[in-house]
Amino acid sequence: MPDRKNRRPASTIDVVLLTAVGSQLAVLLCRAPEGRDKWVVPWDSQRPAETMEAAATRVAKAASVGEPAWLEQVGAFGDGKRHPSDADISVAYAGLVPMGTPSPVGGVYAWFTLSDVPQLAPRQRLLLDSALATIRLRMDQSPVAFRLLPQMFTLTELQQTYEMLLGKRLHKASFRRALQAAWLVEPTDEWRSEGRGRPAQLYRYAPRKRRPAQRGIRLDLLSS
Amino acid sequence: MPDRKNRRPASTIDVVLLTAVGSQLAVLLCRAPEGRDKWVVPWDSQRPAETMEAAATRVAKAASVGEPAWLEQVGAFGDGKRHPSDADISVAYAGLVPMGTPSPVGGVYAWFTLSDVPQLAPRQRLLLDSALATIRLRMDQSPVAFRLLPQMFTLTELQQTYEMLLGKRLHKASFRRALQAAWLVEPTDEWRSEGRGRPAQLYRYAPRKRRPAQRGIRLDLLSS
DNA sequence: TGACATTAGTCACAGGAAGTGACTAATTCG
DNA sequence: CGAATTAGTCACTTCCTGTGACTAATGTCA
Repeated sequence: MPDRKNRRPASTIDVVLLTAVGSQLAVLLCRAPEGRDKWVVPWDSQRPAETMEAAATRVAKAASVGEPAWLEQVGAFGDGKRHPSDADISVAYAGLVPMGTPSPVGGVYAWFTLSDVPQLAPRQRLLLDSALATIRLRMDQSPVAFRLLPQMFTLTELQQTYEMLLGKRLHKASFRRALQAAWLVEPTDEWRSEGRGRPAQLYRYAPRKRRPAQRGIRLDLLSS
Repeated sequence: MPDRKNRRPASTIDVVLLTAVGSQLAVLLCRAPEGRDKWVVPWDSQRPAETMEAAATRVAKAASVGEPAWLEQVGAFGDGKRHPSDADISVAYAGLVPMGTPSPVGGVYAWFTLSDVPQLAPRQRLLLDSALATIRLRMDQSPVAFRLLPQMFTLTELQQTYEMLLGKRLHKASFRRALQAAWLVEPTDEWRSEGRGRPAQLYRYAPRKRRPAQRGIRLDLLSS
């Protein structure tokens, strides 16, 4: 929870925590002290002798969701846009929390699906969008999707997670073929019956040593 | 040039300017006021009512290389590592300058190829490495390579630029095939004779509207 | 109990993209 | 004029991806 000090801080650490709620991404917001229906991205100012990442972890823990499964700096934001703290600069972190993590108690924090995010201070809105863009970028370079799932999961769940992050449907056979080529998961002995239909085998994230050969010249430089 | 104020700033803007020297990447450093052989990444503190990006552009211009052809924020750095300014936080920017830009005058600034970079303050060394990593990441998503070349260039020069950034050799036919599929360049009417051998046609960067369809599930999640 | 719906998992083929070597083209040098 | 050198293209092979159809294992319901 933001420690609202009286003095205006030089900089803040803002943490955008994301999880999956149903088939949508959701972000954790904190109720602002003033105003019932005002919400803010959790933030605090850095303490002496504390690294920025440590501060971000502390802010995430204060939201009582435990340590995030993944945390990465998004960047520094300022440029005249308003922030709850009035600080000149806000350093944003993006964090991932496994789906199913219980919603924090007390009504101070709450998960908002992306389409339901209320109005935020301009700088925090920018923060949030950049954090999402960063996550989507990291998708192809870092096992981000696994951080949204529990330790064991079905391949269908994994595919749905990828579809949520990519924002498009994937073909089952293609997805599994790519997964096999990437040596990212290994099967366990357990199976899960989801009501109707054939039970699914559970897998765990277990990346193997990779062939360093990244082939293909991809000049798929997109828009921009 | 860093304005060395007496008061210790809360944060600084550090600019890592890169160009191509021969077939290697080079970074622009500034001679430190104290000590003949000490060098620093150009930095300054942000001025009131100035955006961070504007400050970064100003620092780049002060190095008398004109406005960089590309500029992007890398992130915020701090975490106890020393910085020439003693500031808590340094926000790093990476910038690209076309090759052949004249080396700044006065002996205050100089280009260093990556293997010749002298010892820097720990935080600035980290800054620099992160800036390089960012550039290499952006390669596939942004037409970074073109920012290192003059407006008109031969396809061999473009290929050599890509090879420098990727750190590996590319096959001529594959490279050109990918380039054609990407609709990134268009030929001009001019040719350049480089001494011996057949003259090469000059091209210019002219991205066309792209099919938005990015195919392929690439789970080439690397190391990390 | 047996047909059907539902979900998991696999296969095989077609089409397209990337790796590669060899080829032609145009110039300089001797 | 011929050799050397660099630019540019072609064609063949191999591999990767899109896709639909198939089998497998469960629950549901008549």
